[in-house]
Amino acid sequence: MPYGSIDGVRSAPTILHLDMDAFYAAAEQAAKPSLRGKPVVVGGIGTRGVVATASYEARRFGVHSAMPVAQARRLCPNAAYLMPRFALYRSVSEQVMELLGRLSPLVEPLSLDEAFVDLEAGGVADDSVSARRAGERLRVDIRAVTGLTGSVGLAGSKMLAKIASEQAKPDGLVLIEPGTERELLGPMPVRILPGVGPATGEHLRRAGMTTVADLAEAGEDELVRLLGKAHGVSLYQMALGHDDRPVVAERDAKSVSVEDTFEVDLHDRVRVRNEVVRLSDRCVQRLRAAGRSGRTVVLKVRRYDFSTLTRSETLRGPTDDPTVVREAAGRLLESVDTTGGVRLLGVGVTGLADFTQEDLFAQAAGERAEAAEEAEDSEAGEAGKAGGAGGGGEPVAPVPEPPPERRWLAGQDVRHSVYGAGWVQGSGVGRVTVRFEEPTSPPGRVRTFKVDDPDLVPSDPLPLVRAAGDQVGSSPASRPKSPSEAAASEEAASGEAISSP
DNA sequence: TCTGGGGTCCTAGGACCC
DNA sequence: TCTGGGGTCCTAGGACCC
Repeated sequence: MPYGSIDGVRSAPTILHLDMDAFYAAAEQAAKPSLRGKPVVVGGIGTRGVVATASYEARRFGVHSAMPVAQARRLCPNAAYLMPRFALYRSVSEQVMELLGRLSPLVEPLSLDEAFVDLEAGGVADDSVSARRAGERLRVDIRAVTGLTGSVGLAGSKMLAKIASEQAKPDGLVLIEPGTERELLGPMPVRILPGVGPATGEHLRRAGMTTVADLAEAGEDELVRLLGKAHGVSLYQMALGHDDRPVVAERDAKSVSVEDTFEVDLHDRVRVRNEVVRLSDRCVQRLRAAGRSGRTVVLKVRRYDFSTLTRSETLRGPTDDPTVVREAAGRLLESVDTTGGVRLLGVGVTGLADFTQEDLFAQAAGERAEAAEEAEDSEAGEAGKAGGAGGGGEPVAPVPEPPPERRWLAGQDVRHSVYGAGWVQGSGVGRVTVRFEEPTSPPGRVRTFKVDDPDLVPSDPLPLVRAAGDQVGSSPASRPKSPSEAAASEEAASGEAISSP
């Protein structure tokens, strides 16, 4: 047993959990001076979008994550509604993770804005005083480097560190002294425990358990009976404040998937097939970019009534061949009834193996032969019907991308040859409204252009913080661009069609 | 109010093998 | 002639997290 660990909790609060405050919205406010102190909602842009992050100003109106944007607009019509800009969030995230890496080799990112750090393993803390010092300094560094605030939780276990950071929000630090966890947890609602969501919470409530103390009192057997083996056992341990899960630095992804919700339900079967082909290709692109291959292809279909089903097929060996994935997904689609309309389609690959540059042609040919054989074996009469993407032996025709329609999206960075850097505030009826300001400028003015004004081009995010000493700033957004770099990235950005189903 | 997109883990039944 | 138990793989669905 590692020293200092009793009962599934360390004797010193040396596990740190960092959670950036309203991350996406805060990054947008940092990038757009006119939005500071104002309600900002980042989320899906279409009519079926949901809120990814609401700024604290917007939360006062009742807006929160996962809420349909349509509902958020009713609650808070005056907020700025912006599309997410993951390139920006990723570059800020890299800066933050770099700071965490200075504290310890054991950093476990949970998402772009959240991570666990094992301070003891990094040798920067071995008791409450040193842990608090490290946490406070981290918060100062994060603000200096990114211009954003993060909240820090410190405790003897992951679970408690996470609960602590939640309590610290926004812009705070909470340290839970080992030994105090049970009295602290006892009165809290069961929903604060990781793994207790709406369904489990309701289940427990019907059984008369609303607080963590209720769970500890119920006992392990009762929880297992109620929730099943794995869930029951782990929940009981959590309720006692026991959690000895280690901080794990890097974990390989176990699946890769892409999905699209359509603005309007799809009814045309040919269109559905084409979308499955496009999703297959996107999925394979991501798979290849990760240097992986996978053995099981999964098709996901959400129907008009929100009922969701998945179909999967396991191949003989791992693949990263777009044709193989297209054809498998196509076959799976043939087994799904889509009458009534399709709201969402998804294609994923699981059973990932490290990529090996094997004989992909042989692989593809083998799978095709197999498929053809199956088609012949089962229903000879069906063969004629299975045209298009899901068909048997014929090669799959490439599906053309939709025309490169130029849509100006709210929040998007742009540059005007006369007025300089700005962002799209809105567009419609052939016009686009741009506010000209930058992260380090005062709030700027608005101007309106025709949507096809040649002087207006998309551009990349600018650094949120003026590069000072620039020891940390090695990521794209934190580094000033040379004019040539800027021009090159502008071109790249405008060449990329905005994907909208 | 009308529900995103990317993941993880667990359960349960059936096939198949020993 | 009727009846085993265990282990692994595959498939489908569901809960949960950010």
